[in-house]
Amino acid sequence: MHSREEILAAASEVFAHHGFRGSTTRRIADAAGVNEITIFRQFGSKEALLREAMKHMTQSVGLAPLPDVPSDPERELTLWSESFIQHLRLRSSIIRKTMSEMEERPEMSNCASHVPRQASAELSSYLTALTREGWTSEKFEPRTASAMLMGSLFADAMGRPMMPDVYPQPAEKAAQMYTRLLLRAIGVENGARRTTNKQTKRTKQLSA
Amino acid sequence: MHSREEILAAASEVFAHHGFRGSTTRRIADAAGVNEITIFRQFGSKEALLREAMKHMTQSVGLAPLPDVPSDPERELTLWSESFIQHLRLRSSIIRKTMSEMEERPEMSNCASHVPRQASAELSSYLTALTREGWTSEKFEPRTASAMLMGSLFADAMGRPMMPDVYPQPAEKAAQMYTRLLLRAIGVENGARRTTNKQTKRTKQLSA
DNA sequence: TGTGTAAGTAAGTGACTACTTGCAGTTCCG
DNA sequence: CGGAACTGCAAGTAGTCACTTACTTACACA
Repeated sequence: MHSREEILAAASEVFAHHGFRGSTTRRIADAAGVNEITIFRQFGSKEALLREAMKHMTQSVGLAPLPDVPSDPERELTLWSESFIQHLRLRSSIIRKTMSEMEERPEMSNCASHVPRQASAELSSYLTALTREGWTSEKFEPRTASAMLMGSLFADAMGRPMMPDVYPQPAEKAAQMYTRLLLRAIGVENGARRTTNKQTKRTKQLSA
Repeated sequence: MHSREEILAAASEVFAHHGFRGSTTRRIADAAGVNEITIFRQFGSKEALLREAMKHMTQSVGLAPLPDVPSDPERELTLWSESFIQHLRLRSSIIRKTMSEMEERPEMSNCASHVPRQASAELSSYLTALTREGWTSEKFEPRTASAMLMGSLFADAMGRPMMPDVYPQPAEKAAQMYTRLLLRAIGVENGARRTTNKQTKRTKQLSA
C-alpha cells in the first residue's frame, strides 16, 4: 500500500542519479526502505518499475499559463520562460539520463517527450496570437521562434552546471534575457502595441 | 600497433550507443575485432581506455572560422551555425551519453566541454565585433546572444530525432533560420551596415 | 478463530562483469 | 639464429546483476 509510492519515488531518484543500468533493484529497494523482493512482487521486473516511475513522474508539470489573447507580452512570456526553465533545472539530472537512454529504450522517452511537446504547442500558439493581435513588426515562423526560446532555456538548464561561464549571469535573470532577445527578434517593442490593420480583427474578436 | 587505433574507435562507437556501464570490455573487443585481453594489456583498465578514447575524439572538430572583422554577418554566421549544428548532429549520441555521465564521471565531461567553450568564446567575440563595427542597432549582451544561438542549435540537434514536429522544417534550413532570428534580435539588417560613429574606429583599424 | 494480503528473511540461480594467469604463435629487428 | 614485442587462446577469480523459491511475520476483516 504505502510502499508502492515510496518505491516509485525511490526509483525516480535512483534513476536520476545513476541511469537505467546503474539503477539496481538493490539500490532502489534500499532507497525506498523496502525489501528487494517487494519490488518484484509489486512491479514484476526492474524495467516495468522504471516505466511506471517514468509515467508517475510526468504528472504535475505546472507551467505558467499563456493567455489566449496577449496583453503584456514581455511580462507573460518572461513568466512562462521562468517557469519552464525552473521545471527543466529541477529535473535536469533525470532529463539527461532519459535523453541518454532514449535510443536504447524508446518507450521511456516517448512518455518523457510529452511535456516539451505540449509546451512547444502552447508557446507556438501564443506567438501566433502575438502576430494576429498586431504586436509584432517582423515576419517569423512561430515554430522556429518557439524552438529558439525553448532551446535556449533547455541548453541553459542542461549546460550551466558544467560550464557556467558561457551562460548569461546571473542565472536567475537568464530566462528574462533570452525572452527579451526573442521578443526583439520578432519585433515586439517594449510594452507598446503596434497599430496595424490587424487590430480591428482583435477588437471584433473581443466584442464577440 | 594497428590494434590501438581500432580499439579506440570501437570504444567511442560502443560508448556512444551504450554509455559507460553498457560499454563492456567484451563488447568493445568484439567491435574492434580484437581479443578482450589486448584491451587490458594496451590500456590497463576499462576506465583508462574510455578516458583515452574521449581525449582521442575531441580532436578534429573543424568549425567554420568566424572572421575577426565581419564583412557579411548573415552569411558568415549562417555558415558557422551550420557547421556547428552539423558537428552536434554527427556526435549527438555521444554527447547525450557524456552529458548523462558527467555527474558520475566529471573528468570525462570536463574534456568534452572544451569544444562548446571554445565555440562560445569565438561566437561571443564575433558578436562583439559586430557591435564594434557598427552592424547592430540594438544593445545586447554578447554572452546572452551567443548562448541563445548555440542553445537553439544544441537543442535542435539533441531533440529533433525524438520530436521532429517541434523544430523548424526542413532540418537543413534550421541553422539558417535560427541565425536570422538572432541577427534580428541584435538589430543586424539584411546585409546593410548602419552608419554610426563606430565606423571610423573600424576604418582606422583596417588601415592600421 | 480462520483466512487473505502485504510485507519480510534467507538462500540460491545462472548470467554477466572487470580483470588475471599461463602458454603459445607471429612478426620484426639485430 | 635469438630475442623482444605484440597478439591470441583457454581457463579462471571474485564480484554483481535480475530474479526465484520456500518459508515466516503482521495485520485486517469476517
